[in-house]
Amino acid sequence: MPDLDPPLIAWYRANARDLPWRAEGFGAWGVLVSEFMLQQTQVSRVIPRLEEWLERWPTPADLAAAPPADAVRLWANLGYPRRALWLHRAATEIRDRHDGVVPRDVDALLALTGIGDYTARAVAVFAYGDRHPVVDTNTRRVLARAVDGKSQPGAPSKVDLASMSAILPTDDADAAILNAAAMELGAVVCTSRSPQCDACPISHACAWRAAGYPDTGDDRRKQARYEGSDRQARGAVLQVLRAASDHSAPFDAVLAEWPDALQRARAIDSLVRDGLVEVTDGRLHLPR
DNA sequence: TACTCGTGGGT
DNA sequence: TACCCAAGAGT
Repeated sequence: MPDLDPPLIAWYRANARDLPWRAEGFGAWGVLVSEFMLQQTQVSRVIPRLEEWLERWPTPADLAAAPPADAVRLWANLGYPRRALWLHRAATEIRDRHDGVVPRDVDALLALTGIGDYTARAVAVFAYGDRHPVVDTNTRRVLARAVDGKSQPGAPSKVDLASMSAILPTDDADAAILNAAAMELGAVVCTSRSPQCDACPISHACAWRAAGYPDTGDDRRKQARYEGSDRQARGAVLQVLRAASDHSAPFDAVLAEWPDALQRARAIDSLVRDGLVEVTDGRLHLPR
């Protein structure tokens, strides 16, 4: 559907947000850290944490040299703290396997801890300017609507990469911009709940609009309730340890008055399994 | 494939 | 006010 590209690219050039990782010369390490943080966390929450991280750990080797506990603590309230641990591991792998340089090859990126189909291609495209399809949830929604005429995308799959490849310009730089433009459109105009079709540069070519905005339903499964969940318990444990001056607290003192003792135990066990918490001498602490 | 994994902004 | 959902990845 090549008639989507020119208006989308023009719109992006005129309307793209001025985000830190889009600055000229931001660097592959900065892009990589930003992509880790942006995995399921909103842009507005990432920006302040990202600046803090890059100031403290300007290179992969700097992060690799720090104890994982520092990474988990500086991750603060970004959520999914396993990402902090995985980013630390990825930094170690970059130091050990790639001489401290963020790899450019997609397969090499995919081999790093915490990097999947999206992040690997985002780094190769946005940091190094190579030509690959970059598909996140925003792009999937834009394609579902504009191309497939559906209100929401189905479950993620490898087909998404092929769909984006099919409309990718030949030129590397144009391809990179289209990747970014599709994401940007989904993030600020073609949003999940209240799309601003009046402001959309490709509304004239949108299959969903042409079909009269049918509600095709949503294949995605709903998020589990957070209140009262194990995730909430895990988060509470880590909040305590992050706030402790030495990253540790007596085992029995952590969540002592949590309403569900079984759930408390389950949360601590799973955190230990994940490597986010360690138990030493009757104390819980972040991984050293 | 389906499930799990935090935290908070937007409506 | 509840609920949706967010630049996903690993198992």
